Amino acid sequence: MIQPRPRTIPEATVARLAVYLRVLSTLADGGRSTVSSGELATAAGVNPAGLRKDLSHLGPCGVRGVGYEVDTLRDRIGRVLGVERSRPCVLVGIGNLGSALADYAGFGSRGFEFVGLFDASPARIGQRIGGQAVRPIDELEAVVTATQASIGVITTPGAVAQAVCDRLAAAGVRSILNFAPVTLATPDGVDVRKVDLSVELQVLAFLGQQRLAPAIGEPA
Amino acid sequence: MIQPRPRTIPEATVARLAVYLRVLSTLADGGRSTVSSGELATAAGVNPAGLRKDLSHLGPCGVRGVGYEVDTLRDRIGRVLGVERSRPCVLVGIGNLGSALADYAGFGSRGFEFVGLFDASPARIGQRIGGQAVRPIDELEAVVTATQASIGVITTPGAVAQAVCDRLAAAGVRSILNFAPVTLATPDGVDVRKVDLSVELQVLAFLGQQRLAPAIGEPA
DNA sequence: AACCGCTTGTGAACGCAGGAACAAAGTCGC
DNA sequence: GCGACTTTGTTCCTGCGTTCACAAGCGGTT
Repeated sequence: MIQPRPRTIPEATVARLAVYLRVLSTLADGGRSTVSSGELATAAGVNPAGLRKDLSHLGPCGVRGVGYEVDTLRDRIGRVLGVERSRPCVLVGIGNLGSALADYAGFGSRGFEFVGLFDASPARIGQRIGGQAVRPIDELEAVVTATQASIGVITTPGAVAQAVCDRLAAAGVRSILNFAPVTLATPDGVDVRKVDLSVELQVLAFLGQQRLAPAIGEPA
Repeated sequence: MIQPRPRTIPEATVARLAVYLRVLSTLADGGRSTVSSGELATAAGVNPAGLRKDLSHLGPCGVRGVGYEVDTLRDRIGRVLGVERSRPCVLVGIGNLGSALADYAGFGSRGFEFVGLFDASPARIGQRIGGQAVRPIDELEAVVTATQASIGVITTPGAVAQAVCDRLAAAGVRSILNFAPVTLATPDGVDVRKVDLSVELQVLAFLGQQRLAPAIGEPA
């Protein structure tokens, strides 16, 4: 009757839950039945206290003095993240990166299924990738409607990414993963996550050069 | 004489500076000479005040009442991020994703150059990608030493990622970009950034399902 | 030359995530 | 059956990042 579990789980926690889920799967494959928060935290690269706090969002799911049951915890996290049901995704832009993603087996095992691969180039249409044929971009709306795809992945050149994004949003896609090097504008109710590989490299480069700087800048 | 500029720029700010840099390049190509913080912020998808605070880490570089000079600001950010000098990178794991990255032209224009592509599979060795031949993994240490590569990119299967990471760190690589779905352990002084595509999708999926939940969970 | 509008740069408050410390609770040994 | 140990779940606190709001400064105009 009571609803003590707040509906809102911080986004940072959700991201870590996905990591825990993967570690737990590895442990389960290894035959482990229980884990302590300390061990899980080490494997996931986080602080033990933070891990327990993350897990507390799911309600009590450990045994004091023992730890967490691997199978139970894995199922619980999986249920919260919604891994049990397969989610249809569409992928637009079948270049090198798009092909790699379409062919990546890791998505299927985590509940994501590509139900449509689209490209504008006639040269790529009909090509088979990951057991699926590339379709012309014109069929995008029809496929989204027919499959009720809720997630769209954009791996097009930056110049057309916004146009693709607009079409996806208009067709009913509400979550977009953007690999194109542009910032997308979307209507309310549509989530965008951006993966920018150049930015990642530049941050790394800056941190690397900054690591040497203090020795020079601080003569005292 | 004074050193009012603190050497430490927040990591979140560095990531946004890279985004601003790209927007500024686009504006410069379009012939624009000045921009206001509001316009830049809109294009970058951030808050105008936050953008100004980010830029304040570089010292005063705008003109009140007018805005920022596009070329000047672009050069300034580029200098802080260290874009002017090319940075040698090595890439380990030439599968679909690795091939896509090796072939991506966007890196070269931003100061990153792959000086070595490595794989363990004999079938891939010698294959030419992006004008470069794939080398056997045994040559990793020699190439890192010879080229002074400071950045390593890991696109191997998860099972061997830690071993590759150890070898990179031992060879002197101090910045690692990890695409493998595992959490890497590294010695102090080595930075790791992780890009986990499955986690991104799972966060999107969770946000999407959470968007519908409140309407059900709150009957009042 | 003085005024006015516009934009930057900065100071302060708010909210959130992360980390450390502590109490509750369950198990193992005697 | 009882005590001590281990580990969870929670609470407090500190620090960072973000946002709002205002004063300072520059250009254009009269």
